[in-house]
Amino acid sequence: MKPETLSFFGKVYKVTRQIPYGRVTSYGAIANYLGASRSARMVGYAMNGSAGKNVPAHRVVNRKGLLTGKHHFEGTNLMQQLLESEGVAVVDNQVQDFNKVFWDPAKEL
DNA sequence: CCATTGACGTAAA
DNA sequence: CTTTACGCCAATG
Repeated sequence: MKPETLSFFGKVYKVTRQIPYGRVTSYGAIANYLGASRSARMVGYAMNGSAGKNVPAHRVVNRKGLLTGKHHFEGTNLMQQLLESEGVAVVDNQVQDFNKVFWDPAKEL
């Protein structure tokens, strides 16, 4: 067990791993939970480093529920497939019922 | 070492 | 309401 550098990235990884099944969260929500409401970009960048880690980055979307990071996954619709596989409806790279599946760490955690 | 970019978001004009 | 600018911090060139 090794704390992933425990920096901003490490914190992001932790929170991202705690996202429940069938739920999604936004970069800003994570950043806000970490106390960096304006560091949402760092969260996204951290996801970039999450490749190969046990981090469900596919459950993290932008504030609009748009799968902005889907381009970083293997296929072109892998991210959408994963979300739909968990019960999250995704149409046109956008999460449906985003308000329902949205998981806010600052509130639920 | 300096400049540019990046899976975002909020504030201001 | 729409568009523009900035902040955040790390990685990469």
